[in-house]
Amino acid sequence: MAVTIKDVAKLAQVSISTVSRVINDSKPVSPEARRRVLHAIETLGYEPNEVARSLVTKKSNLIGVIVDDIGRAYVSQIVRGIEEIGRMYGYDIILSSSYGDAETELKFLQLMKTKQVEGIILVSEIVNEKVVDYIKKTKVEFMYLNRYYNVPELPTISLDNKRAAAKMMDYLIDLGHRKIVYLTQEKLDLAIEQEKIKAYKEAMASIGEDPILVQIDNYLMDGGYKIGREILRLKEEKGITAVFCCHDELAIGLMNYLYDNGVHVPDDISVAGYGDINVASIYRPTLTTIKEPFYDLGAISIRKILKKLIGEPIDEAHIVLPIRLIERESCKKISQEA
Amino acid sequence: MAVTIKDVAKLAQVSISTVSRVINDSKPVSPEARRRVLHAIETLGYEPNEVARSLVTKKSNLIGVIVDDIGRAYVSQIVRGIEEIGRMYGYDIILSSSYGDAETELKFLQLMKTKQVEGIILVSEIVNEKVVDYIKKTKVEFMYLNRYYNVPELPTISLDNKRAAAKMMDYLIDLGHRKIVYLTQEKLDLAIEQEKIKAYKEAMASIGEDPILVQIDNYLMDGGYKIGREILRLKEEKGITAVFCCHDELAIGLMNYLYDNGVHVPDDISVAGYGDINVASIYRPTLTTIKEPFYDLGAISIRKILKKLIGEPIDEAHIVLPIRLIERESCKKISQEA
DNA sequence: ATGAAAGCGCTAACAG
DNA sequence: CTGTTAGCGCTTTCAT
Repeated sequence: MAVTIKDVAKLAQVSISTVSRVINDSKPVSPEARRRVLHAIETLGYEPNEVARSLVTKKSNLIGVIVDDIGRAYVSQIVRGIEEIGRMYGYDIILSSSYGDAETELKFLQLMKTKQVEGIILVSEIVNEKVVDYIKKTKVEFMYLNRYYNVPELPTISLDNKRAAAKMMDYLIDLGHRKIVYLTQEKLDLAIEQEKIKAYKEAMASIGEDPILVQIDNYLMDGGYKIGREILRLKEEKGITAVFCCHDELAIGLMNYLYDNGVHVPDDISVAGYGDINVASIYRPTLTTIKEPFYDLGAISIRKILKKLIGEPIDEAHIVLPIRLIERESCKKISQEA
Repeated sequence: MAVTIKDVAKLAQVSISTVSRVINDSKPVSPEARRRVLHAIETLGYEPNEVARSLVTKKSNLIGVIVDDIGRAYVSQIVRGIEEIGRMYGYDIILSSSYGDAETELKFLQLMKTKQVEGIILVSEIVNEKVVDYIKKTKVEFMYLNRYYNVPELPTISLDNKRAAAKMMDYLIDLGHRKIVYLTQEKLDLAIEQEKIKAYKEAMASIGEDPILVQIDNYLMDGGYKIGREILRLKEEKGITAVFCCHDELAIGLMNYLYDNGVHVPDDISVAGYGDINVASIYRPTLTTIKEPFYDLGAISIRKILKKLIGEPIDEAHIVLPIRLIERESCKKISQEA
């Protein structure tokens, strides 16, 4: 059996209340008693039992974090932000991966409540009605992070994807491009992709060009590679000079195809991505892209929760984080209009 | 205040023991009583308080995981393995990142003990005497994972890096290469790098060649790029045909340099990596490399801990996981001896 | 400044 | 099968 507060009290010849007081520094204790207690703690190697403490104080100092898959890079960045800020406030995080299963998400939500977490952050890629319902009727501090959908019913923080897409378009247009393709994905119901498409169309309209939207069914590298042929055709037919891809993976896949077919990026055509995945800065040419601040997303989420927990004034209702354009090599100024 | 077991008992008109019994299914309960309890739980939305439960049962069902940095890809893979297996046994994990600080590691270790975790897995990149001491004198189930160092004093699982390096050398030699460079890093004290060097030297000796070891100070991409000149020189002078890099990042950096200087991989020279980072399968040419099974490392670690916890017979003392060679495009058969 | 005692929510004997 | 009771280890009144 581990050493308890009683053992310390006995050795120090004081009551357990006194021991508690020196541990928590909650009430004045005479120097002499304090000394004895400290000494007893030292010799016994006493470590307070947080479980018992939680039971009485009703503070677990635990934040539950349910993610889609911790193995995904952007998720681990979010978690990193959560963890680092949580730590500053003395909070630990308890982590679960749902692997995109709605039932699992709900199960974990409940499980975490039973563990008395003081707040829950859910990082999901699906919209889960049951979760929405559960959160509404339970009263834990909650934050919902979803990089694909906006769920206005839940407290969340979003990224300003529309403005990011607009920024990229401005950049491309500044570079002299006019015939710009936007490579998007099939699942058009993704709210956020919709916003990006809108920004793209508006930008094209602003320079009096018709949008050239190319849809693909697969938004991984493979999809980017396979659409290469079509892009080359468009280059011949319509004289396109730049391709803005809705995902970095797509851009890399496309550049692979271009490379394999002797087309040079950015000399023959410019390619822009979205996401700033790891490879983006490693691939040759390095990829001009949009960087989403996932670390900050996590950090701000937990900070909001923590502030509520400690009763600090809450900031504005809904935060929208700005997104950065990362200028690299894959996009280039156009010298002459084709 | 949340609804407790008492509320349920009252509504169901039974004692709290009976409620406890149906919750835990620990003792027979009459159908009628059970029905009433279940109904009461339902209407009240009762969720047991795990903290209170832990206090009496002395089972927290928590495993502490202290990692170097959850943002690193290999770390998140390990955590994924831990989490997924832990889940199967009903264990949650509580996660902390130490960012390589020895004091922090120790602090977290203690913190987790106070939270009554039943086991701790430490994923570190440093060797920390204090941790070793602490673990020795405390009696939590423990597992130490370090991809750079072997610390035989602590329970751990290692990867068979020596055999992996040997395997790669065999592969290269099978391809007809003889003048093979091993690109290693400066910090030679890294036990695991030592093993790889040994395997390399043995392989070279076995074909009667002198080892050609190139050391660099920076094992990131940048380092690989900068050493490119030297590699090209060796190619001219000694006719080397393959470079085995101790890290994928190095290999990618080197291939960048080669690409920038018009040298084709694998036609002009073969490049092999180590680690199978994400980029390895995306970069062109795709990188032939060694894949370390980090997911498995996590999975097996926690499984060992869990088995001890539930008193199952423990397997062999020290597990050494095999490592796979991933054959891709960056290494090629040599047609003629130069 | 300090101790006694109550109680956090729950499980586990112990009677019955 | 069921209720009563005694804690688990700790914080927190309430006296003193």
